[in-house]
Amino acid sequence: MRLKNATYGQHRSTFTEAARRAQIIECTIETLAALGYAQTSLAHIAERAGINKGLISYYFTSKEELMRQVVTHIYTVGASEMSQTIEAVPRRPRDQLHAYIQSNLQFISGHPKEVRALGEIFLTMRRKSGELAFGPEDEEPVLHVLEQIFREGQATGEFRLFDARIMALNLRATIDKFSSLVGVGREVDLKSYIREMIELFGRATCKTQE
Amino acid sequence: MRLKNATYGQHRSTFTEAARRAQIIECTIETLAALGYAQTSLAHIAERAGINKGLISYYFTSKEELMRQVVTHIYTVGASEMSQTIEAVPRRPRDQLHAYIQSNLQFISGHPKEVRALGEIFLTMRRKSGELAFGPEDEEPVLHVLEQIFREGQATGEFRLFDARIMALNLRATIDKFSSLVGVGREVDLKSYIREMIELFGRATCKTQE
Amino acid sequence: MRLKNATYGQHRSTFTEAARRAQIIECTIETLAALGYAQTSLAHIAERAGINKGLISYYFTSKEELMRQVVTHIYTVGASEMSQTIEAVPRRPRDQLHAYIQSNLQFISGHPKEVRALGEIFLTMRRKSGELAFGPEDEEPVLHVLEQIFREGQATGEFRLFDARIMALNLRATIDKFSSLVGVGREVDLKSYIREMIELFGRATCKTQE
Amino acid sequence: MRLKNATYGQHRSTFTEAARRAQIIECTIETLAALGYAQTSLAHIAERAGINKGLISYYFTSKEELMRQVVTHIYTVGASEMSQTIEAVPRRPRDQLHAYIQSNLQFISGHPKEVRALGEIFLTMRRKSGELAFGPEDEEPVLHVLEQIFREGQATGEFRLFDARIMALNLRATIDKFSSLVGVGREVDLKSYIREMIELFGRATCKTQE
DNA sequence: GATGAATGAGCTTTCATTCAT
DNA sequence: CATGAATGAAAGCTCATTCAT
Repeated sequence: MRLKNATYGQHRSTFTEAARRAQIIECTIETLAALGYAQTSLAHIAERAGINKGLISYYFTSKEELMRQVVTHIYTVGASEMSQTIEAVPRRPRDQLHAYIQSNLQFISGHPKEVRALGEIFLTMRRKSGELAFGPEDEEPVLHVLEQIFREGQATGEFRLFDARIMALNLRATIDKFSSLVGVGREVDLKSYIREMIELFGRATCKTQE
Repeated sequence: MRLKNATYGQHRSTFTEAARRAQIIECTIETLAALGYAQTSLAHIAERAGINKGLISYYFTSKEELMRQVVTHIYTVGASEMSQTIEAVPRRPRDQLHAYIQSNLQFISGHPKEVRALGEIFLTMRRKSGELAFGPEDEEPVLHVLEQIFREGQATGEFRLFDARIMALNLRATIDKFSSLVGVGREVDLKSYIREMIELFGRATCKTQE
Repeated sequence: MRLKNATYGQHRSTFTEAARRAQIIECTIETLAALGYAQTSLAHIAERAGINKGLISYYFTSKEELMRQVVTHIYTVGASEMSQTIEAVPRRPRDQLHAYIQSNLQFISGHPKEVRALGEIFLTMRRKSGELAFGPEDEEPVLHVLEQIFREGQATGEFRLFDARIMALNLRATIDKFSSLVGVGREVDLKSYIREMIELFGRATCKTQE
Repeated sequence: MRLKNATYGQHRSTFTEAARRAQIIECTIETLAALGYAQTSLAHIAERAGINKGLISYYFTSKEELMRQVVTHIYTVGASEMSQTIEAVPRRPRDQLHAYIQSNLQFISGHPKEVRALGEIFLTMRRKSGELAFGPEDEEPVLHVLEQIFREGQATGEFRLFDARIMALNLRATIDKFSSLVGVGREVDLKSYIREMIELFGRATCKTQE
């Protein structure tokens, strides 16, 4: 009982530590995707990792902390992958919007396990007090990015005037739906999905309609 | 040991039985909304209802059956309320679409607890075998209704040509997102939400935009 | 809560009562034979009888008392049937022994359900204190009858000298084994079984050998 | 979560594990003997062992598996003890028969608790499906050994011609009866029991009688 | 007589967590 | 670093029994 609080840096064997943490997180993701949150016991994770149950408690203070680190991990990977696509296009609102949709659907489509794990955590995990561990407030940063794009488009006159927040919510909604389809293993045609969604939100935001 | 199979109707004392069943279902909904599916144990439900744990097993063969009856109950109420709104408008696709959006958001807005309970069950409940108790196939009937509306509009020429299934998925997605906002107690302005959504899907389906 | 102690006689409706008791006992036997003692809950018995669970408690103070009455019932029927066979032969020890074996195996063979029910009760039923409800002391009367036959045969010189008690125990053992075979539904040839057993115990008790 | 599957042998700390398993099995036997199968809950076993209920589940996957290991344990001990007596005598059928009777009664007499525990399991334990966990088919190997001895004796001419299976059943019946007497704590004189049984089955199988 | 309703105690099993080694 | 051992709480479910009607 020494580790856990992760003021890492001065440790001797940071390497082993990082590897173990990564391995446990990876196995947690796989277990979540395969069995769902409720069945994702430390025992199952440990079995999948081929390590002892107690070792998980050694590296992560609690199950809750482990789950939070899983979220952080997936977010980090996702942000890194998606930002590449987005930064590759001009900073014009409509281009940004298209890139946003496209990069999100691509990432989801390419990481079904991670996406499903994330879904399980967000939708099921609760604090001991009973409230959701990840509530809507955790979505705010994501929403703000979208709102920002919409407001910019309205400012430049590219977009019509609509409630930017509701539009952001709706766009996130459709993306999350796509996640859940992919998560449950539904066959979806990525290309047509991207095309239809760009068309849908293109028309929804477009000024020129009558 | 005779109850449970619910060939109810001809019993003498159906009254007590029906009342208890209703009470238990009600308390289950409340517990689901308050604590989430995982924490919704028979003990918690019984405590909320002020009755003995065993009494729940007396009226419902299993926890799974209780949950399925909760779903049935909410669906019944929902269908009854929403069909009134929908049947009040002309059977033209665009009117139907508007009525669909409006009635759904209204129902959700008026029944936050029920909506949240439903969400908990759909997203979290698993069979003993491990698979989701309510999978995406259970959503199909709901989707078909929407697809039907869209296809009819395309046939009559009111709607442009788009992928009706993806459009249906996206509409359901935004409605479910609204559910989750309401479910977690977020303050949302029902009227503007309805307005924005009708506008959004109006434009998305509209033919005249060049 | 009036009945149960069975000081019957002065009751008005003794008839209904007797019929109900008989019906419950019959259904208990069937349930015991079909499901075994552990699964023979009052609920199952009531279901089979098409009556309410509470009614059983109305007629029998406890589950234990019901079981005791089942035993008494089967014993009564058995004694009545078997005594006819036994009393039909001369009172000579060897004839009595043969008649005893034959009548027992015949009765067992003809009442598999009762025999199995009896077995379930004797072998499984416990008092709340933990001790067997029917211990070996309950077998004593049965053993005494046999011992008596053996001792008489030894007195008349028909039988050799052996330990009459052990011989009685062994004869009962083989009869009970036959019960259990019949009880589990094993196909057994009654006639050859009778023949072999008469031969076996004939030789075992016979004086003339060597 | 690694234990339970008992591919034991190469573990480092097999010692504690083996000791605990043995202790739990021992306490299960005692509880079975004292309270009978139905009352032998994991709670009672744990209490007797002075350990936590959950620890039993840690070492044995289920109650059923624990019971099966109890059976295996007693069988192992029994086979080891009895085979010594049997292998010490010539392989002539009559000697084998005598040694069989003697070794069985001796073992039973020396292990009343084990014998009673075994009886409780065999006569009472059911699978979740409802059928007996150990049915008559599990007795077949034991019966075959005896039948074999009898048939050999008939082949060599030492034994008269009789139905070897029924004779085997009857011999097992008397041995099991002895078990149950010992099991319930009845005082029995082992030596005279052995003598009488050898005499009984000696005569029953003997050719020379008249 | 008979019923439905209700209770409380008991069951097996799962699990996060702790701790000595 | 890592393990096996152990705990205690909680879960869903069954059951004999009681009681008002």
